[in-house]
Amino acid sequence: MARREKTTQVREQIVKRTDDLLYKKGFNLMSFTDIAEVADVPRGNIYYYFKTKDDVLKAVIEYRIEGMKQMLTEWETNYPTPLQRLKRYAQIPLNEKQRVIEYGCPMGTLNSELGKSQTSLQHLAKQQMDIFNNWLTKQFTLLIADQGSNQSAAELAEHLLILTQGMSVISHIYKDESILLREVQNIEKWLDSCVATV
Amino acid sequence: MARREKTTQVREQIVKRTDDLLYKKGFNLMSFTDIAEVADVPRGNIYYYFKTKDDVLKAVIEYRIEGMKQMLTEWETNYPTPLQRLKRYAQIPLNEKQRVIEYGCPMGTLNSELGKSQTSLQHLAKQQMDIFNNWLTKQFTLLIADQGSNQSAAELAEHLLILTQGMSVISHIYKDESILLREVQNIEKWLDSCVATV
DNA sequence: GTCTATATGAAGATAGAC
DNA sequence: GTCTATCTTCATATAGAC
Repeated sequence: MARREKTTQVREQIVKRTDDLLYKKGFNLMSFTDIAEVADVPRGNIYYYFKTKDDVLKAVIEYRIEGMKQMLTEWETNYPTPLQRLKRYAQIPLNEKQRVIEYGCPMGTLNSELGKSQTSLQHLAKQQMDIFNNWLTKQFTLLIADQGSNQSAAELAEHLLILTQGMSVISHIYKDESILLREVQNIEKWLDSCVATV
Repeated sequence: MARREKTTQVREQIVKRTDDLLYKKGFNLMSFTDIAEVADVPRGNIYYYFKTKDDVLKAVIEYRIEGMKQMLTEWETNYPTPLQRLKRYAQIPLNEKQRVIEYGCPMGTLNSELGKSQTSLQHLAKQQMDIFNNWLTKQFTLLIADQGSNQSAAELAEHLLILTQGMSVISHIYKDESILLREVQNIEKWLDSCVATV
């Protein structure tokens, strides 16, 4: 195997496994020792691939963003209507319910953590949210296209983000799956009503 | 001044000022050096009042809970109807908008932070949320008393918690006050509609 | 009760042998 | 490219003089 390929492969393994670790421990409690352990790479070796812990975070977020973009593109081919796509988005917390209950939303909790006196890192974490926000705005634009709605697509997208973040926070705190189920059903009704007001 | 009074006074000063510090830095990034600095007490001296950092957290949360209980009791005398009280609750993020934009919700962000592999501490943080949750449930019970509503008061309370947590998260990430304003108005309409369905 | 000095451990990061 | 040994810094926590 060529040298560059090997490097890329090990680097990818570190990033993939650190993604999960970051989610479960948070950024500040995640140490290089932890990273080395889950990545199955000698501790000092991580520094061959990443200069600093911030660099690791950056790589993990970029990896996450790649996955999100790919997922959203797939959805656009698999679900023909914006209503279906928006409902699919709202399903995420329910599909990931065990993890949401145990650790919260990976995107929201990271933003909350870094939002406290680590603004340069929070800016990185925000990029994840931007991906969803932009995509949701696009879907809502299509949804309410010829409906003189009194709310803009951007506002509707923000509202949907608020609902998914809120239910992740509360269901996480109360360790209660039924909250997710109920709230997702509410969201589906609300999305239907957005179309119905023609 | 009697010895016991002096101790209580210094202890209270540490707790009050650490409350703010905890909010702004989060638990894991808040060091004893920071605490000593904001409390204006020599570093090693904190240990006379608190054995561990966890003990400081416990005291701060107890202090917060006391303040919350007092506030809610005041509301019950100042606002005669449950509708007014619920609207007053929804106003909190708007009243605290600068701080919410900069640091998020003090209660929600603490829960999110401690919810990751620090479950014994998260249990403490959850107690804050319980205070609001129980009080909101009580208000919703009064609100929908004789209305055969299809949603229970507990579910409505959880939904309101979700909305306030969600808007805190999103407005914090996007540093956008207008989100708070818009969402609080939405909540007020929703609360009105809860009564209107008689 | 107050404060200083310090023990102890773990973190991020580096140097350099292999 | 890989891995070990180690540097430095800063954290929590303690001992003990005053």
